Amino acid sequence: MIKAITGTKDILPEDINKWNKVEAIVRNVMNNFNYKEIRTPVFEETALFSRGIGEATDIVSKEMYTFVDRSETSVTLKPEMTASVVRAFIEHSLGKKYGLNKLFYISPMFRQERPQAGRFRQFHQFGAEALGSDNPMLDAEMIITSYKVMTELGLKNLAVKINSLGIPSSRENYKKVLKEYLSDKFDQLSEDSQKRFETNILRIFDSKVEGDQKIMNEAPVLLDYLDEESKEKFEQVTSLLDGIKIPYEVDPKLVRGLDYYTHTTFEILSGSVGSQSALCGGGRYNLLVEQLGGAQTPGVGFAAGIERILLACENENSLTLPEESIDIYVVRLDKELTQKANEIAVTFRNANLSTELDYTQRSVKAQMREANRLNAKYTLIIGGEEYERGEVVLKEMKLGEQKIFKLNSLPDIISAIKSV
RNA sequence: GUGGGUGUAGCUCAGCCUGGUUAGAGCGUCUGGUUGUGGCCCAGAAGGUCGUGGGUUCAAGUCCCAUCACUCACCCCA
Repeated sequence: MIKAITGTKDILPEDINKWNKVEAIVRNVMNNFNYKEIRTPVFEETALFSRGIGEATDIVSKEMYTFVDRSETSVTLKPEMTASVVRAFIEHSLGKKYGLNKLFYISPMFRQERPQAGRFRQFHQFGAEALGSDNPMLDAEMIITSYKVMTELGLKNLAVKINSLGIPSSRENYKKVLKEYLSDKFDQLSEDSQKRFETNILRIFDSKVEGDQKIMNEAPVLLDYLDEESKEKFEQVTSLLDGIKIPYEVDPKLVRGLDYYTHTTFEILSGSVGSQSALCGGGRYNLLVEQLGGAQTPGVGFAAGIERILLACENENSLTLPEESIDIYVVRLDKELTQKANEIAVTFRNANLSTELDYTQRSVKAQMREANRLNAKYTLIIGGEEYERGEVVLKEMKLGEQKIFKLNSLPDIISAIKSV
């Protein structure tokens, strides 16, 4: 039996309403904040991601779905969306058309990692990017909008963490300080963290090993080494959040894996999912556009994982979905009436009523059972003596009441159903 | 890439430890409970190469090995 590729999932009809609800809320929130939807191809030239995300990151060095196509071009299924959005921004000169571009997306992403709770090889993100302004209002807006989506989905067990990575020069200075602090404690670090000491020292803060955490709790903190302007910007972001009463926690240990971040970084974590608890992550990237060959353009954005959000919703039982139902089920008493039943059903459907009927010549009892199973509000029963008199029976399922209508008065039936 | 757990009907699982005649339950599905009517109830039916391959044994769903898949955690991230 051929099965779905490891780490990919079918979204079945029984699940689709949850997805549609999340997407509807995302579109609504982003629309209220005047973000415009953008869609980019699922695959790009590999160089876009290796340059944009950073050659040394895990995503680029070991997680990308990369293949050479028939024209010998190395292409990659997008592992995240920011690089693609920035590429489109540059390619279509959006920066010249509008001073500020506020964009959002909902899209599948691909990373070849080992799947676990809340982590898949094809997963879905929604996110936003604001290109063309360095104003901290937009940094705050990233948190406000993503947090808003989650609270509208009824999520409670959330934590917003925020930090600033400043500008590259202060970060480099700080790395030296950190390196010095850790150099005499190197032997006490875990094996993984010893590797990180060389590859990306900041990420030792992420370590879940208790010994590492002890050491890092005492470590000097990047926030103390920021330049004045970065500090000021950071304060503006937090005071904007204070103004809107979004609860957050400054976490000097929050470092993020992608190379392109400058200044603000943030995450929204859920306590209701497994160990992959980051529902959303983002930050400012003032150097990325230039790095990808565009004009110097500040940017800020976020990405949120829809599967993780849905997992949190399920664990918190926060999603209320409307009960599924159809308007009317057309029952026929004998199979000679198949054509008539079909005509009536089409008439209802053309009148914008959701209508179903039997396709397997089943008994009346079976048809009624089916109508009940589909949660039909009404059944229309055709056949027998009434039909010979030119009449049909309309049954309201919840009450069990039946009324007789003339067969040629379907419009009356339609308006009767619609008026309820 | 590393480690743990689990693979028996469409779904959730029992049976495995202490091998032994036709492999079970609940839910779901289908049919029926009198001529043309759902939900509740009752009856019946369909549906399983016991993940796959090998081994031990007179005998394997049950024991052993391998393999694959799923799953959780590390790593990393959404």
